[in-house]
Amino acid sequence: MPGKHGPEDFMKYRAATIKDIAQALRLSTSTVSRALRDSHEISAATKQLVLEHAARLNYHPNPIALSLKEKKSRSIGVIVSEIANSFFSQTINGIDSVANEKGYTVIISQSHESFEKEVRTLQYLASRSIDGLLISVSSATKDFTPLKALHQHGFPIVFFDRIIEDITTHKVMVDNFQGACNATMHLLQQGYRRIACITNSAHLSITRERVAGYMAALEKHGIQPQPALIRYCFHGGMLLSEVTDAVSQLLKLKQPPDAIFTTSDKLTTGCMQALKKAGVNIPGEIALTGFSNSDLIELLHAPITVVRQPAFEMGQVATELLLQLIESKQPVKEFETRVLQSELLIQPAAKGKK
Amino acid sequence: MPGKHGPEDFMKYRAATIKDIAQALRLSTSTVSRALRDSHEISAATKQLVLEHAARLNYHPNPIALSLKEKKSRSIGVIVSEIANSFFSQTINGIDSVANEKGYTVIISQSHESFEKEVRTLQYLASRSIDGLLISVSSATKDFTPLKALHQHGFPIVFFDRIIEDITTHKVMVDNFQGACNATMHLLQQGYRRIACITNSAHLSITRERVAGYMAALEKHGIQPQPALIRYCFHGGMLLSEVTDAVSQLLKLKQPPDAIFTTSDKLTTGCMQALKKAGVNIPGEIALTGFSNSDLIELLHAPITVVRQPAFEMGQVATELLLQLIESKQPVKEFETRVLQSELLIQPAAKGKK
DNA sequence: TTTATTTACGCAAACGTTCCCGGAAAAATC
DNA sequence: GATTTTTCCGGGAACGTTTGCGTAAATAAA
Repeated sequence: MPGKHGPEDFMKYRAATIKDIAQALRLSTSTVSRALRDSHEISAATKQLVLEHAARLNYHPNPIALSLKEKKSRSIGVIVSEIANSFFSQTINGIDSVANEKGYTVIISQSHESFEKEVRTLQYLASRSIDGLLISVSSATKDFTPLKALHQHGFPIVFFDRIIEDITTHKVMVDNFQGACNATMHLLQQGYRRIACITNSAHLSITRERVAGYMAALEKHGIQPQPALIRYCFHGGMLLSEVTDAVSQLLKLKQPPDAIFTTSDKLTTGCMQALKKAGVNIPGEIALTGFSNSDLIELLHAPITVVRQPAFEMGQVATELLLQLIESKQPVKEFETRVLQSELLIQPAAKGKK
Repeated sequence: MPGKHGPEDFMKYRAATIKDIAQALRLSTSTVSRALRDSHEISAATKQLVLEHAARLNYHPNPIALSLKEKKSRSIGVIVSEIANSFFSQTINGIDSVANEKGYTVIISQSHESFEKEVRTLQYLASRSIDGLLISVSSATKDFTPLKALHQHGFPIVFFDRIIEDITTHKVMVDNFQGACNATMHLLQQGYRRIACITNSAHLSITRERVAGYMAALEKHGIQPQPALIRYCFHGGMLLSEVTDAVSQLLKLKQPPDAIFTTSDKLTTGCMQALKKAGVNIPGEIALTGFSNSDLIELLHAPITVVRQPAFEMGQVATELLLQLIESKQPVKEFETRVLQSELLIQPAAKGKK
């Protein structure tokens, strides 16, 4: 508590260090350090002394000094499009749960579906010396060079949800094809035939896979997918206008759809806003089904069937893989792609066409 | 890129340091350091050389080494109950915006409305040598000693949303009394008379202030507040059962309420879930109004009037105050309590009683 | 030309740790 | 009692920076 040089008595609190203990006990810092780490080459008596004094001083090792020495910060970075998104906030909870348990700090950043923001965040995180990165790429990202550069330097990266196929590392996602297929099937089984699809930017892995699932379902019912019924939102619904436009385009069609399948959380709610604004009744005039992890779904004015992802688990798995990558002594050569199963949450209210 | 000791050719990428530049250019580290910082005591020629080589090596100063030297990490901690809450995720965006601009990293932690988790997180963050803390205390927190201890050590803390009056430091919140009063008034003006209140734990500042506002509104209309109509949720609605219980208690009353006022985001949606589960029509049988920052409000099956807080702005203001505290050379003696205004978002659909 | 000043750089300490090495005293062996 | 071994501890370098101080050479003033 007392400091040597207090010109003004304004002393920012200085935490106790090993030196303080050493001086007080007339020992060397090496001895104290070893005593604290319970080394065998320190006598029981000395250890006792050191431990007691450390407790009295409320000593805690300085993690920054440790990081400098060990060349690792015990922190990992996470980049998602936005935390306000239920899917991502649940994923983050999963990430948190395993990271904290292993003593890692997680630093969360948002790309807001912007490539520039993602790159800036990437550089920032890298410069903050994090030990590894968990990322779900932004909808606007079509240039992967910044990520590739990082990866080629041997920096540990694990992708989740939105994958980059080109980069060989661990990846975690759901069976997007199956999930989309199931959702579309569900609409088909209810009698809907002109099913539109509002989806993310075409560069995204989830877009490709989910659209493929959607098309496969249609074909299985002998329906030819129509390009005019598929609308891509480059900013992933980050701009509501994007979705509103997509919806009004669909409504303007000579043959408007009788159902819409949306491929992500933001798009699902965005689409619902757009339909409401357009005065279209759900599911009376147009049915709606899509990916969503919102827990407010059952409270919506039109309870819709949704594809729910095991977000928490996805976060856990991704983090386990990342830590495994970080802590590995050998260079990791074998990479896994974990595919989890999504779940179709059927809303009983929406059980028949018209 | 080449390392001295590569037993296996497995080299974790080693970032370039000042030493590397110094050796390559046959200069001392001090000269390089000064050149990079554009010191006046380095010749233009040398600077040029150093800058060029630094760029070639893609040199970036090691923030950990900096932190160790400067005794500050340029990172701040944030503790909220949960990021999945719209209010908090919006606040975090505000925090992010000013922190990033000033070159600070923000480390987000969730208390999940648990005191134990909050204390653990607190200790963890403090041990991670963050420069300051932004906190909205958990609903379960009635013992403030851990926070007080930290504060008395001179650790910079700014409270937002959920304040602790006892601790004198900067605070940012909305006019909770006014917000609650307005919301209750709104219900009264629509003709509701038996208005219940479902609120957070009684230890919370927002609980006291919002309940006071609620009661003031009632009294202004000559209605005597009834204790039986006020239900406290210790876990802030974190457990849905808490809210469900509160609602069913209210419904069981000889004279059940004709409206409910909820004092937070989680409680508002939780109450809606409970009412739906109980088969109670909103606003037909019971009207609902409460605090909420969810952007899905207008999509709910019963569009309800809500009190909306300027969450983003609150995050910004709190962060500005914290950084000001952190970067101040003099001990700060004068503390501010910024009170922002909330907004009553009236849903046209819910315009009359029954 | 001599002295005073400036310019431009290097040395070394410091931040808080850990850990290799070396060595004195104590204990064990002969 | 002399030697070897063990036990226990201190010195000092290293991690990557910044910075106070010292100083040679170059320039300016005398």
